[in-house]
Amino acid sequence: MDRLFQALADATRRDIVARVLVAEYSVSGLAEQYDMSFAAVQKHVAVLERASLVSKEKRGREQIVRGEVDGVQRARRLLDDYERIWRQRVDRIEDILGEDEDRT
Amino acid sequence: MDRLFQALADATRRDIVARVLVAEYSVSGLAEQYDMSFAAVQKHVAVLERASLVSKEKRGREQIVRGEVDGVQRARRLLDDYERIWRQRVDRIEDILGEDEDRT
DNA sequence: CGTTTCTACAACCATGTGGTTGTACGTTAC
DNA sequence: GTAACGTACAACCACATGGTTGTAGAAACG
Repeated sequence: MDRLFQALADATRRDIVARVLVAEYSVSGLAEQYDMSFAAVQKHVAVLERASLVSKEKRGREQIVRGEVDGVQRARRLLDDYERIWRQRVDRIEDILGEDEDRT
Repeated sequence: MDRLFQALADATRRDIVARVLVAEYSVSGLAEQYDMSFAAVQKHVAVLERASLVSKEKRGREQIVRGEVDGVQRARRLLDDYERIWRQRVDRIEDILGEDEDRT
Protein backbone atom coordinates (compact mmCIF):
# COMPACT_ATOMS: atom_id res chain seq x y z
CA MET A 1 0.00 0.00 0.00
CA ASP A 2 2.80 2.42 0.85
CA ARG A 3 4.40 1.84 -2.52
CA LEU A 4 1.03 2.07 -4.25
CA PHE A 5 0.06 5.47 -2.89
CA GLN A 6 3.64 6.67 -3.05
CA ALA A 7 3.63 5.82 -6.76
CA LEU A 8 0.41 7.78 -7.28
CA ALA A 9 1.77 10.81 -5.42
CA ASP A 10 3.47 12.24 -8.50
CA ALA A 11 1.73 14.01 -11.37
CA THR A 12 4.03 12.58 -14.04
CA ARG A 13 3.45 9.05 -12.82
CA ARG A 14 -0.31 9.53 -12.62
CA ASP A 15 -0.20 10.78 -16.20
CA ILE A 16 1.79 7.74 -17.27
CA VAL A 17 -0.77 5.47 -15.62
CA ALA A 18 -3.62 7.26 -17.42
CA ARG A 19 -1.82 6.91 -20.75
CA VAL A 20 -0.89 3.25 -20.50
CA LEU A 21 -4.39 2.35 -19.35
CA VAL A 22 -5.61 3.65 -22.72
CA ALA A 23 -2.89 2.35 -25.00
CA GLU A 24 0.46 0.61 -24.98
CA TYR A 25 3.65 2.66 -24.94
CA SER A 26 7.30 1.79 -25.17
CA VAL A 27 9.43 3.38 -22.46
CA SER A 28 10.99 5.70 -25.04
CA GLY A 29 7.54 6.44 -26.42
CA LEU A 30 6.55 7.60 -22.95
CA ALA A 31 9.77 9.57 -22.55
CA GLU A 32 8.91 11.60 -25.66
CA GLN A 33 5.76 12.85 -23.93
CA TYR A 34 7.57 14.58 -21.09
CA ASP A 35 10.08 17.36 -20.75
CA MET A 36 12.63 15.34 -18.84
CA SER A 37 15.38 12.87 -19.54
CA PHE A 38 14.74 9.32 -20.67
CA ALA A 39 16.35 8.05 -17.47
CA ALA A 40 13.90 10.06 -15.35
CA VAL A 41 10.89 8.59 -17.15
CA GLN A 42 12.44 5.15 -16.89
CA LYS A 43 12.71 5.59 -13.13
CA HIS A 44 9.06 6.64 -12.94
CA VAL A 45 8.05 3.52 -14.84
CA ALA A 46 10.16 1.44 -12.46
CA VAL A 47 8.35 2.99 -9.47
CA LEU A 48 4.98 2.23 -11.08
CA GLU A 49 6.08 -1.31 -11.82
CA ARG A 50 7.15 -1.96 -8.22
CA ALA A 51 3.70 -0.67 -7.18
CA SER A 52 2.01 -3.09 -9.62
CA LEU A 53 0.37 -0.20 -11.44
CA VAL A 54 2.01 -1.07 -14.75
CA SER A 55 3.75 -4.08 -16.25
CA LYS A 56 6.46 -4.31 -18.86
CA GLU A 57 6.75 -6.79 -21.69
CA LYS A 58 9.81 -7.16 -23.84
CA ARG A 59 9.02 -6.79 -27.52
CA GLY A 60 12.06 -6.87 -29.74
CA ARG A 61 14.37 -4.19 -28.49
CA GLU A 62 11.50 -2.24 -26.97
CA GLN A 63 9.87 -2.62 -23.59
CA ILE A 64 6.11 -2.25 -23.81
CA VAL A 65 4.38 -0.69 -20.79
CA ARG A 66 0.81 -1.65 -19.99
CA GLY A 67 -1.48 -0.36 -17.26
CA GLU A 68 -2.47 -2.82 -14.54
CA VAL A 69 -5.93 -2.06 -13.27
CA ASP A 70 -5.52 -4.42 -10.30
CA GLY A 71 -3.24 -1.99 -8.52
CA VAL A 72 -5.68 0.84 -9.12
CA GLN A 73 -8.47 -1.29 -7.71
CA ARG A 74 -6.47 -2.22 -4.61
CA ALA A 75 -6.02 1.46 -3.82
CA ARG A 76 -9.63 2.30 -4.59
CA ARG A 77 -10.90 -0.46 -2.34
CA LEU A 78 -9.04 1.02 0.63
CA LEU A 79 -10.62 4.41 -0.01
CA ASP A 80 -14.00 2.71 -0.36
CA ASP A 81 -13.43 1.18 3.07
CA TYR A 82 -12.71 4.62 4.49
CA GLU A 83 -15.89 6.04 3.00
CA ARG A 84 -17.84 3.08 4.33
CA ILE A 85 -16.39 3.59 7.83
CA TRP A 86 -17.32 7.25 7.65
CA ARG A 87 -20.87 6.51 6.52
CA GLN A 88 -21.35 4.03 9.34
CA ARG A 89 -20.41 6.75 11.80
CA VAL A 90 -22.82 9.16 10.16
CA ASP A 91 -25.54 6.52 10.24
CA ARG A 92 -24.84 5.90 13.93
CA ILE A 93 -25.14 9.59 14.66
CA GLU A 94 -28.39 9.78 12.70
CA ASP A 95 -29.69 6.76 14.63
CA ILE A 96 -29.02 8.57 17.88
CA LEU A 97 -30.76 11.68 16.59
CA GLY A 98 -33.61 9.47 15.41
CA GLU A 99 -34.01 8.00 18.89
CA ASP A 100 -34.12 11.51 20.32
CA GLU A 101 -36.87 12.42 17.89
CA ASP A 102 -38.84 9.37 18.94
CA ARG A 103 -38.67 10.52 22.54
CA THR A 104 -39.53 14.17 21.90
CA MET B 1 -3.48 15.41 -5.54
CA ASP B 2 0.25 14.98 -4.90
CA ARG B 3 -0.22 15.90 -1.26
CA LEU B 4 -3.30 13.69 -1.00
CA PHE B 5 -1.62 10.49 -2.20
CA GLN B 6 1.61 11.40 -0.47
CA ALA B 7 -0.35 11.65 2.78
CA LEU B 8 -1.89 8.23 2.20
CA ALA B 9 1.49 6.66 1.42
CA ASP B 10 2.30 5.98 5.07
CA ALA B 11 0.82 3.22 7.20
CA THR B 12 0.71 5.32 10.38
CA ARG B 13 -1.13 8.11 8.60
CA ARG B 14 -3.60 5.70 7.00
CA ASP B 15 -4.26 4.27 10.45
CA ILE B 16 -4.85 7.75 11.85
CA VAL B 17 -7.32 8.46 9.05
CA ALA B 18 -9.18 5.23 9.77
CA ARG B 19 -9.35 6.07 13.49
CA VAL B 20 -10.53 9.65 13.17
CA LEU B 21 -13.17 8.65 10.63
CA VAL B 22 -14.70 6.49 13.37
CA ALA B 23 -14.26 8.76 16.37
CA GLU B 24 -12.69 12.02 17.48
CA TYR B 25 -9.21 12.01 18.95
CA SER B 26 -7.04 14.67 20.49
CA VAL B 27 -3.53 14.84 19.07
CA SER B 28 -2.12 13.43 22.31
CA GLY B 29 -4.87 10.80 22.29
CA LEU B 30 -3.61 9.72 18.89
CA ALA B 31 0.00 9.85 20.03
CA GLU B 32 -0.76 7.31 22.76
CA GLN B 33 -1.75 4.81 20.09
CA TYR B 34 1.64 4.67 18.44
CA ASP B 35 5.14 3.75 19.46
CA MET B 36 6.69 7.06 18.50
CA SER B 37 7.14 10.52 19.92
CA PHE B 38 4.31 12.98 20.28
CA ALA B 39 6.06 15.30 17.82
CA ALA B 40 6.17 12.58 15.17
CA VAL B 41 2.43 11.96 15.44
CA GLN B 42 1.83 15.68 15.41
CA LYS B 43 3.74 15.92 12.13
CA HIS B 44 1.68 13.10 10.64
CA VAL B 45 -1.50 14.93 11.60
CA ALA B 46 -0.12 18.10 10.01
CA VAL B 47 0.55 16.21 6.77
CA LEU B 48 -2.99 14.82 6.81
CA GLU B 49 -4.37 18.27 7.51
CA ARG B 50 -2.51 19.82 4.57
CA ALA B 51 -3.96 17.05 2.40
CA SER B 52 -7.48 17.84 3.65
CA LEU B 53 -7.86 14.33 5.02
CA VAL B 54 -8.42 15.53 8.59
CA SER B 55 -9.32 18.79 10.28
CA LYS B 56 -8.46 20.10 13.71
CA GLU B 57 -10.68 21.98 16.09
CA LYS B 58 -9.43 23.63 19.26
CA ARG B 59 -11.29 22.45 22.34
CA GLY B 60 -9.92 23.85 25.57
CA ARG B 61 -6.25 22.99 25.65
CA GLU B 62 -6.77 20.04 23.35
CA GLN B 63 -6.86 19.91 19.60
CA ILE B 64 -9.56 17.57 18.32
CA VAL B 65 -8.83 15.73 15.06
CA ARG B 66 -11.68 14.71 12.80
CA GLY B 67 -11.61 12.76 9.55
CA GLU B 68 -12.61 14.63 6.41
CA VAL B 69 -14.24 12.30 3.93
CA ASP B 70 -14.04 14.86 1.12
CA GLY B 71 -10.32 14.26 0.70
CA VAL B 72 -10.88 10.52 0.60
CA GLN B 73 -13.54 10.97 -2.05
CA ARG B 74 -11.31 13.19 -4.18
CA ALA B 75 -8.69 10.47 -4.29
CA ARG B 76 -11.23 7.73 -4.91
CA ARG B 77 -12.76 9.64 -7.79
CA LEU B 78 -9.42 9.75 -9.59
CA LEU B 79 -9.02 6.01 -9.22
CA ASP B 80 -12.58 5.56 -10.46
CA ASP B 81 -11.61 7.57 -13.54
CA TYR B 82 -8.67 5.26 -14.11
CA GLU B 83 -10.86 2.19 -13.85
CA ARG B 84 -13.37 3.76 -16.22
CA ILE B 85 -10.63 4.54 -18.74
CA TRP B 86 -9.43 0.98 -18.51
CA ARG B 87 -12.93 -0.47 -18.98
CA GLN B 88 -13.49 1.69 -22.05
CA ARG B 89 -10.35 0.22 -23.55
CA VAL B 90 -11.52 -3.29 -22.74
CA ASP B 91 -14.92 -2.50 -24.25
CA ARG B 92 -13.25 -1.16 -27.38
CA ILE B 93 -11.23 -4.35 -27.72
CA GLU B 94 -14.35 -6.44 -27.22
CA ASP B 95 -16.12 -4.38 -29.86
CA ILE B 96 -13.36 -5.17 -32.31
CA LEU B 97 -13.56 -8.85 -31.45
CA GLY B 98 -17.34 -8.63 -31.81
CA GLU B 99 -16.99 -7.19 -35.31
CA ASP B 100 -14.67 -10.05 -36.21
CA GLU B 101 -17.24 -12.52 -34.99
CA ASP B 102 -19.90 -10.86 -37.14
CA ARG B 103 -17.75 -11.32 -40.19
CA THR B 104 -16.73 -14.93 -39.53
C1' DC C 1 30.29 -5.75 -40.16
C1' DG C 2 29.29 -0.90 -38.03
C1' DT C 3 25.79 2.25 -36.52
C1' DT C 4 21.75 3.49 -34.52
C1' DT C 5 17.99 2.69 -31.21
C1' DC C 6 16.06 1.22 -26.88
C1' DT C 7 16.97 0.02 -22.49
C1' DA C 8 19.26 -0.51 -17.94
C1' DC C 9 21.96 1.04 -14.34
C1' DA C 10 25.42 3.57 -11.63
C1' DA C 11 26.96 7.89 -9.64
C1' DC C 12 25.87 12.22 -8.23
C1' DC C 13 23.16 16.31 -6.37
C1' DA C 14 19.43 18.98 -4.20
C1' DT C 15 15.52 18.48 -1.72
C1' DG C 16 11.92 16.12 0.95
C1' DT C 17 10.60 12.76 4.54
C1' DG C 18 10.13 10.40 9.01
C1' DG C 19 11.99 10.25 13.04
C1' DT C 20 14.32 12.37 17.27
C1' DT C 21 15.10 15.99 21.19
C1' DG C 22 14.55 20.46 23.13
C1' DT C 23 12.16 24.71 23.94
C1' DA C 24 8.25 27.75 24.44
C1' DC C 25 3.50 28.99 25.23
C1' DG C 26 -1.49 28.66 26.40
C1' DT C 27 -4.83 26.02 29.32
C1' DT C 28 -6.30 23.39 33.13
C1' DA C 29 -5.97 21.72 37.86
C1' DC C 30 -4.51 22.09 42.58
C1' DG D 1 0.43 31.14 41.86
C1' DT D 2 2.57 26.90 40.50
C1' DA D 3 2.69 22.58 38.57
C1' DA D 4 1.16 19.56 35.03
C1' DC D 5 -0.80 18.96 30.51
C1' DG D 6 -1.47 19.62 25.43
C1' DT D 7 0.34 21.72 21.61
C1' DA D 8 3.47 23.96 18.33
C1' DC D 9 7.75 24.58 16.31
C1' DA D 10 12.74 24.60 15.44
C1' DA D 11 16.99 22.04 14.82
C1' DC D 12 19.04 18.00 13.70
C1' DC D 13 19.92 13.27 11.55
C1' DA D 14 19.56 9.28 8.34
C1' DC D 15 17.57 8.05 4.40
C1' DA D 16 14.45 8.27 0.25
C1' DT D 17 13.11 10.81 -3.87
C1' DG D 18 13.30 13.14 -8.40
C1' DG D 19 16.17 14.82 -11.31
C1' DT D 20 20.73 14.86 -14.02
C1' DT D 21 24.79 12.75 -16.92
C1' DG D 22 27.48 8.98 -18.35
C1' DT D 23 28.39 4.21 -19.54
C1' DA D 24 27.25 -0.22 -21.36
C1' DG D 25 24.62 -4.04 -23.40
C1' DA D 26 21.03 -6.06 -26.67
C1' DA D 27 18.32 -5.72 -30.84
C1' DA D 28 17.42 -3.75 -35.46
C1' DC D 29 19.02 -1.60 -39.73
C1' DG D 30 22.30 -0.26 -43.42
